Amino acid sequence: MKKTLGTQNSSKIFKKHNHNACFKNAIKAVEKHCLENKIQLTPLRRKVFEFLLKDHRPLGAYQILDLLRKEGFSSTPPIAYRVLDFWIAEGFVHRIKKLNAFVACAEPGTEHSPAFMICRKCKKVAELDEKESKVNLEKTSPTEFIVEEAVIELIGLCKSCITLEAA
Amino acid sequence: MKKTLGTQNSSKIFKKHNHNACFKNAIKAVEKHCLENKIQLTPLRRKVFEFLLKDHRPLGAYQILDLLRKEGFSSTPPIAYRVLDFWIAEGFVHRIKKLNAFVACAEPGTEHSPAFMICRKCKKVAELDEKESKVNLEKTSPTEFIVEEAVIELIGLCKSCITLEAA
DNA sequence: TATCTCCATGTTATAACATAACATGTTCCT
DNA sequence: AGGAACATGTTATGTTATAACATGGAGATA
Repeated sequence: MKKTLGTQNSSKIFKKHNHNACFKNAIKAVEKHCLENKIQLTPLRRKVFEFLLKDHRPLGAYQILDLLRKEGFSSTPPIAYRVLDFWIAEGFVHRIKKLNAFVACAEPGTEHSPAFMICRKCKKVAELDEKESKVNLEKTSPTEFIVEEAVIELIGLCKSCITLEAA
Repeated sequence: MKKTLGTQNSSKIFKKHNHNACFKNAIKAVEKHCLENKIQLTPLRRKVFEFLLKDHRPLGAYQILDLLRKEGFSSTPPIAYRVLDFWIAEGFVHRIKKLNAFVACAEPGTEHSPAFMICRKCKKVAELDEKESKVNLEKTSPTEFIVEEAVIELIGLCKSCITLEAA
């Protein structure tokens, strides 16, 4: 089962897709997760997740705070950071160090540290699964260095933006 | 020419090595580089590079500022960030996003965006060359995403610390 | 050697990102 | 109803980074 870079989520995210369905699916997934794990899906948590889900673009904590303010929530920094930490712990959000920002997870529910492709033009971010990235590196020589966590963030141009640029 | 993870610099950095020689070599390399490119190797620039070279551990900008203060230099933030930007542009220093910190480069002189192995125990940082990391990823499917820059930072345990922990 | 230009460094102020510590309110269990 | 656990709110501050402008100093050249 050979995979090309970005076969699964990435190709979905970078291309036009039925985002309405994509969005609803993700919401359904969190609802299910919260129900099954007896975790409260509060209005605040739901809102923050929806913001991040909106268009596959990362948001900074302070951008999220602005959005929360508009919705009538409190908007002091800990509000955002706490909810983000919550979602990260649940595996539904990832932090993009390169951007000091956060994205909704494409394959949520399990804790993992995936790799990301960040399009510098359209700003969308897609996830690569671990098999294609981290493990690749780790396996090379397991005795030299034990990898416990990996930050892998590729900045460049997504397929759609390559096409546009070529045109 | 197959390489294992960390064969070159990493094994040097994570193991006991003649650091005195290592240090002097690096200094010699920058001196040569500056001379050849008619770039000023000023006391400030030299000092900052020496700090970073000292023990293969990353330093934050504000740590560097503290050290500069002790040496009688001005210590307002732009001083550090400017010199760091300078060294990064010259290819002699890299930024470690995960740590918000900076390290001296192991293979200086050419612009590149290498991968790093960060030992969470001894805090040393070693570089992997691009062949082992970025390119690995990029090659997988060149048409899906064009990689222009890569942030690859592996956090874990280096060989020395693995050994110590096993003992 | 005067002065011009380039570049390094210094200074002030502020922006952007993140967390600690404690207060209040809500849910849910028994 | 009482209490434990958890979610949110609040205040304050810590940490990292940059913008914009001022000064100083080295080397080129007329």
